[in-house]
Amino acid sequence: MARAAELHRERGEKTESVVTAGVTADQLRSFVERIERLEEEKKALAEDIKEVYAEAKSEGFDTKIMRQVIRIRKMNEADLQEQEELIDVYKRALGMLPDVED
Amino acid sequence: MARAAELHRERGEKTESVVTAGVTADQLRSFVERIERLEEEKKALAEDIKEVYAEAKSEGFDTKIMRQVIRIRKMNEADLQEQEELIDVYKRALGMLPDVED
Amino acid sequence: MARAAELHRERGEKTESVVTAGVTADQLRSFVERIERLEEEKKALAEDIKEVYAEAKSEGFDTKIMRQVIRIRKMNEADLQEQEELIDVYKRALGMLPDVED
Amino acid sequence: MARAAELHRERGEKTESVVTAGVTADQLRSFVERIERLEEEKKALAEDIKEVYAEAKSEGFDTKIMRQVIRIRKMNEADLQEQEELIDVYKRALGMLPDVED
DNA sequence: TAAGCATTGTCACCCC
DNA sequence: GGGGTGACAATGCTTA
Repeated sequence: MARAAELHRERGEKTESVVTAGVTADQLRSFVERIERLEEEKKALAEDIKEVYAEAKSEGFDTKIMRQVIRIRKMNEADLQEQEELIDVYKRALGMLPDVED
Repeated sequence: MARAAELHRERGEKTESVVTAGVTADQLRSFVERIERLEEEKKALAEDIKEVYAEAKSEGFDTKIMRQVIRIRKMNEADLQEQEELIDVYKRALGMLPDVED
Repeated sequence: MARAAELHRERGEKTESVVTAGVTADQLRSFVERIERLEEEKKALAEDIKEVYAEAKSEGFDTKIMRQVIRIRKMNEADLQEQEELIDVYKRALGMLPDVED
Repeated sequence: MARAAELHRERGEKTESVVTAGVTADQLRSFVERIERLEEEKKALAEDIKEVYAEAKSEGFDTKIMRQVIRIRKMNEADLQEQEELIDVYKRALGMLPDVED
């Protein structure tokens, strides 16, 4: 049984072990603190990104366009065209592509 | 004039300087690469966070509840209480709570 | 065999029937169009909802609170209470609430 | 003053008018009910869409691919290529497009 | 039942 | 400051 089940026990159930409950609370606290720490770092990075945009803007660049370019580069790299062929089959069936000769 | 203006010149305008344009492109490339690098790090952190939640889940913790608790911890205590009170006001107006005497 | 299988045939396979393929394409087109029509209606409703919120906001209501209250109204009363209790359990484990005697 | 402000009055403030408060509550209730009604309709449409997919699936179509096709059709129609030219300028600066002669 | 995916809602940023 | 837009998180559905 996962130890966290201890936290979820129905009221009125007998506590199995004070020690176990303590461990569980410590474990939960550890998870929460790890998450909160990671979120802080993530937030700091978001601020760094904002600063770079601000710097670019102060140099005269259009940040809106920059964002679009970055988004497009991301899409290209993700290369969503897996299953491309089957999609084409359906598109053809819908008249979205010219018919081909088999 | 900010050097980025070079990129925005109308077609047909005379290019002021090939050298200047090259510098501007380099500068833009630099900004974009810095941003993309920071975003990668940010994404990696997001994945780390997901992993911690997954680990907590495998230990039997309820991640939905964990998220709510973490959100609550983030909020200012005063704001939190004010929000709770306002919810009650609205509930009361909707007959979801018994009326109270002021 | 379901008729759609016609679309999935391997290249080089002999086409069973041009007539069948045409029917299948029509059928697919029909499905797609029905879905797109329904999605349009759904989108229109989403916009209506947004408008109601905007109107409420212009009358001075706090839409964030409204959203929370509506979410609460949607939830099963029992589930809601169970969730609240679980949040308290977690808060207590994290020292955000005083300990209680069982 | 927007009438909803009545609901938000600080504790201890004198109630301006019981009648006004009643009207405000009615108004809130009206907004909430309108929203809930619209959400029900929206939910019903979502179920209709699900049913169409289920029917298509039972005819042998691959619903995952269908979803992709529908998404692509939506994107095409949205025609995000506004500001396309300026984006090209930036892409060129980043070496994502071949250089052109002005 | 869990994991991935798709949608939906929330939040923050940006511009007006 | 407020409204609109876009990113992000979170929940619910689908499938394996």
